[in-house]
Amino acid sequence: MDEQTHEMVRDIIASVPPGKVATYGDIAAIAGLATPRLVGRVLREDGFDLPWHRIIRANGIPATHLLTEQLERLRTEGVLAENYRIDLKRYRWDPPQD
DNA sequence: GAGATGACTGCTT
DNA sequence: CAAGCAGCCATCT
Repeated sequence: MDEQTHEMVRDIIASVPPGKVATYGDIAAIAGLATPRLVGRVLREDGFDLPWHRIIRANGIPATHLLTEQLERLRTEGVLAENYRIDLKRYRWDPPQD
């Protein structure tokens, strides 16, 4: 297993600033993962220590089972959602193009 | 080793 | 705008 990749994913997620959100695809792309599903897997395993509430789907809606939870947490960070949908054009994290 | 599942995405109807 | 379908990788049964 690429422990390093796994670690990078966590690092990237931890790098997302408050008031901003990132999509699974973004995290996967930055981490060099071939599919966003792996991001979800990492979050399920080690997401407890990470701002997982800042990771949302490409359509601006959080993961189904955490939908309300994430929206509530995001709201406290200044990320307001409309009709369970977050305005990506407005809140999407601007990743470091290192 | 084959089949199903999941914190997903993009394209086509 | 909503629903369906295929591609994707790792893990579980």
